[in-house]
Amino acid sequence: MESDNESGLKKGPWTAEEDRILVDYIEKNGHGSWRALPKLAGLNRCGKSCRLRWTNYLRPDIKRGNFSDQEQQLIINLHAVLGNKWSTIAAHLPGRTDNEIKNLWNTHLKKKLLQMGLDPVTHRPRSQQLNLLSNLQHLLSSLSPNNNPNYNHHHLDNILNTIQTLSPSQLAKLHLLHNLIQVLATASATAATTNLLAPFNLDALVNPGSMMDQLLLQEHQNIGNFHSLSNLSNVEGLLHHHHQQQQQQQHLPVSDGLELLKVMPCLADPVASASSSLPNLVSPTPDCSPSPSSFNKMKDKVINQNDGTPNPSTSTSTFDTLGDFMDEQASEAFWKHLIDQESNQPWSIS
DNA sequence: AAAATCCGCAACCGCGGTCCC
DNA sequence: GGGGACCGCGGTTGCGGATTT
Repeated sequence: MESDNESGLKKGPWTAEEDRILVDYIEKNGHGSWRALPKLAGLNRCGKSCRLRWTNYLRPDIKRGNFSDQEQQLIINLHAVLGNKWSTIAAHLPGRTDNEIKNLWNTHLKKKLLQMGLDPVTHRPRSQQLNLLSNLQHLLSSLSPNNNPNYNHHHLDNILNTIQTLSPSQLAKLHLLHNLIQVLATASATAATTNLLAPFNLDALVNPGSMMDQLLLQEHQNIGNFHSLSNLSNVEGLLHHHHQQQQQQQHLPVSDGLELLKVMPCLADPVASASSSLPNLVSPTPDCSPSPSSFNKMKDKVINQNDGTPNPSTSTSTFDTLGDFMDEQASEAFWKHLIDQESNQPWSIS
């Protein structure tokens, strides 16, 4: 593409000679004003084209060659936090340009995440974004034995109490709970939720006086509603305390929580969760993409109520595909009404 | 072997922010 | 404060090589 545009300046691919002229000039004089540079250097290009050529290709500190696995992982991690802030991401990878990273993302990494079942925008399992209502109905009906008089869907800690009445096979349904917890706490959009869940020990869940028992008791006493689950540091503190107690009483090494991961890898790995042998929570309806509005408000309230600090990642992507049906109705009564309507079996409220 | 299609990447474009007069 | 010049960013385009039909 050698044709000139109306201003007479050349566009399109750079020749080796043009590259040489540009490099020679900048090495001797610096680039100074990009706008003035082409005239001073004797190039028939616009300043913008020169700047782009230099920063993306000719700069001496440009790193050539394929991206390493470590670099790719770093880009994915940074993108999860920063989004399409390519220049900011590039600042963390010496020798790589924003353009190069952007191209890598659009050609490789985006597909990679999709193949892993993750949404390339939110970095979360795609199924979570499809239909929260269906998720909740499925979850709660799975966890709610009809003959359990203590069932109270208003409070997630009551749901957790219910878990202790479940048979081992029903405990498999915990992975549904994990999905709910993710929905509620995912505003952090970080590994925090995963880190919170990782130390849970499945064996302990079914034993009276277990870690979960104490956890639930303390949580119930301290706060008494499901919002407490968003206080990750609080729960982590309780878990840590419990581990210390266990160590003292049983002279056992502190568990790193890996036991549960062996049984239920979905708790620590959203990808594994998405591909779990358990049935999918929702049917894929990817084109249903209503606005986040009031659910985001509720989510922000849930996440921020303990320290009042807005989480920067709460305001955008994670819930952008959730439903308008939450509008102005994100209350406990609303949930009860909604679930009652959706379920053949009315909820038994104690 | 040739045509069609896919894919990667360099380069361009438009816009918003900052600086300076 | 306003307006123009300049810069840098993110999105998009289109060329050319690779792959598929």
